[in-house]
Amino acid sequence: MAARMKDIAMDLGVSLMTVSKALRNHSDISEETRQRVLRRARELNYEPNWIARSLATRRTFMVGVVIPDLMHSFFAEVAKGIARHLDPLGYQVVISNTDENPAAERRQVDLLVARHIDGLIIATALPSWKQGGHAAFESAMTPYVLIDRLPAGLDANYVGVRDEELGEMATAHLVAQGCRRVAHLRGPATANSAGRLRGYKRALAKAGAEFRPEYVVQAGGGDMSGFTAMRHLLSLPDPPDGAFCYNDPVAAGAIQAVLEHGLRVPGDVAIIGAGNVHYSDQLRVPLSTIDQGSGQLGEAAAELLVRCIESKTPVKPSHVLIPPRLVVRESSRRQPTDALRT
Amino acid sequence: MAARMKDIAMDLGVSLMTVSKALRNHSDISEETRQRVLRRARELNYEPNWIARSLATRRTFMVGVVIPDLMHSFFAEVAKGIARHLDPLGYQVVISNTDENPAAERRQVDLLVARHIDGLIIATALPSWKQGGHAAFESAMTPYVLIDRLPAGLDANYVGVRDEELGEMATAHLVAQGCRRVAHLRGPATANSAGRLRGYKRALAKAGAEFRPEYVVQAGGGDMSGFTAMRHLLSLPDPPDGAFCYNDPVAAGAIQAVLEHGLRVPGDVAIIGAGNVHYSDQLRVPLSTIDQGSGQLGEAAAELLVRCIESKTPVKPSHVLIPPRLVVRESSRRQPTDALRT
DNA sequence: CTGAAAGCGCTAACAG
DNA sequence: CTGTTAGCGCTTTCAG
Repeated sequence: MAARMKDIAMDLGVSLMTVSKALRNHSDISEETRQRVLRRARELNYEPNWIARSLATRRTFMVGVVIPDLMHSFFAEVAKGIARHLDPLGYQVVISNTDENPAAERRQVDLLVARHIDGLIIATALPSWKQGGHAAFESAMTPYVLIDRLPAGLDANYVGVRDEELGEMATAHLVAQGCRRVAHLRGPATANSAGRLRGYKRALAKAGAEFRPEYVVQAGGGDMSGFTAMRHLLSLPDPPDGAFCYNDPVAAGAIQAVLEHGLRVPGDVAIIGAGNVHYSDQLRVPLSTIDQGSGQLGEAAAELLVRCIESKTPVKPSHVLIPPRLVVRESSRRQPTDALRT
Repeated sequence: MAARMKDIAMDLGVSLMTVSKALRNHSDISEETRQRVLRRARELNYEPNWIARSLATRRTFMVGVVIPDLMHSFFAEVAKGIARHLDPLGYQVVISNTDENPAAERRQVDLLVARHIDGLIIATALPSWKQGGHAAFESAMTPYVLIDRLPAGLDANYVGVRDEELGEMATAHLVAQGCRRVAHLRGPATANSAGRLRGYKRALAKAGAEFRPEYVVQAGGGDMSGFTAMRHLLSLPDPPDGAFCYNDPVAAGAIQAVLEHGLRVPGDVAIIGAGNVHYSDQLRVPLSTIDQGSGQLGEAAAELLVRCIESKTPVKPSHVLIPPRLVVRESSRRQPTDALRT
């Protein structure tokens, strides 16, 4: 069986406490005793029992991460960013998938709280936080940070993307590439999607271009939604010559639709997505996109959470917004000279 | 603060034990008492403290999953498969990334063992298991299952892919499509890669085709390795007209190289990958591939692990191999009629 | 059917 | 510098 402090103590003829302190480099232990303890611990291959330690200290050094979908590379990157920050600090990251299911999210959160994780990072699938929220950790006073999605009217720690800026950046880029009729394949009815739409409108306004409602179509859903949406746009009497897509998968579908329609990308329709998923440069037409700084976002969330965990007094909620970054590839490049190439 | 059993007991004027038993549906509690306890627990929003329970029972209901890279969609899918099986059984899945780094893997495993997880699923980054292995859980008797990679000469629970069958299936498909000079962009020096290579050779032999050493080139490395490898093949005096690539990213690079060379896929060079990563159908040329059944693999591994955990007596190591599945898309389709379309 | 006693392995607080 | 006394919240005997 695994060695316990007790074993070391008995072997050395000292008290359990001496061992406990020596192992944790407590100051009030003589150097000699410490060495003896350390040596014996090594010999016995001693590893502290985290369960017991947690019970006594009320700290688990575990952080829960609740996300809608690990397969979505955005969340996978965020998760990696979180781990990158937390690992060196000695925290274990426990990831839970919810598959965008509010009930599953509730269950996962309850479980994590029952396990007494020190903090929680959540990309929530709950449309609204008000009716219910997560009673579990509200009452357990578990610190938490929301990421990516901020339910309306909730005052909480939040780390996200500057969606409006993102939308404006993407749209402005298309305009700068010479597009005169820029469409928008918008996402689902979320704050993020709304922000991007606002950015789109603002860019049009700034460019003195007309906003046409028929150029904004829904595409947030399944894998084919980008394809379908773009096909619809192409059937308009006056089809667009550029499209800002809610995310990269939608953009990929849109490209497919354009090509199948017998048109060229970017020649006839320039396209830009968002997310910079890692395969974007291997698509039929390498995809221009807006990088959301996912890894950075994860790190920022982790940092904020640790601040909350380690501060004795409750920290007042703060928002961190990661700036988007334009990544120009072939799908939008009409002008020979252009910005960053990646 | 969170409610404890003690609180419920005092409120109801019964003993702590009565509460404990009632909550766990122990048989020897009167129905009436049970109901009273259950009701009070609900009122107080009681959640059992898993830390305390674990300390007492020596069971954590946590399972560690150690993988080289969450961003690799293969492992993300495997992880989801694992969670899908374990979740309903009440186990928490704790995922750790190692970034293919043996030292990191050792650290993560030690940490997980110190947390007394009930079992471990590992896709190891250790080239050989013999010199060191993972002392931590060997001595802690923690049951474990290896996935995807089986270090040579190790007798352990293992769930993986039938690599040789995979290689043969891919190669045979290309031959069936009329390719006469099939190359192989092989992976790194691992057992998986070797198995696929063997399958490749076997398929050639069965087809009565000549094996040409110059047609096998290394490509397991970075993102560009498929591209580079294929460019090299195209520069041969007698370039191939088909290529079985170690995995989908390599295949994507290979396609790019062929196209940039001014040739067509599959017209001049037919290409097939392996892994069926979820964006394979959105590449420049939709990619034929061999599906490795990643989700299924994860579930199988979880199932096997649970068997080990829950059996009192040590289970003797067993191997489970998931059968590969051909997925034909455009990159290899030369014959009008063909097998499965996905 | 109910409960008292003992302990899981560790740590905080205080005495010596 | 070292050790003692009390738990952390729950479960496992074993008596009533």
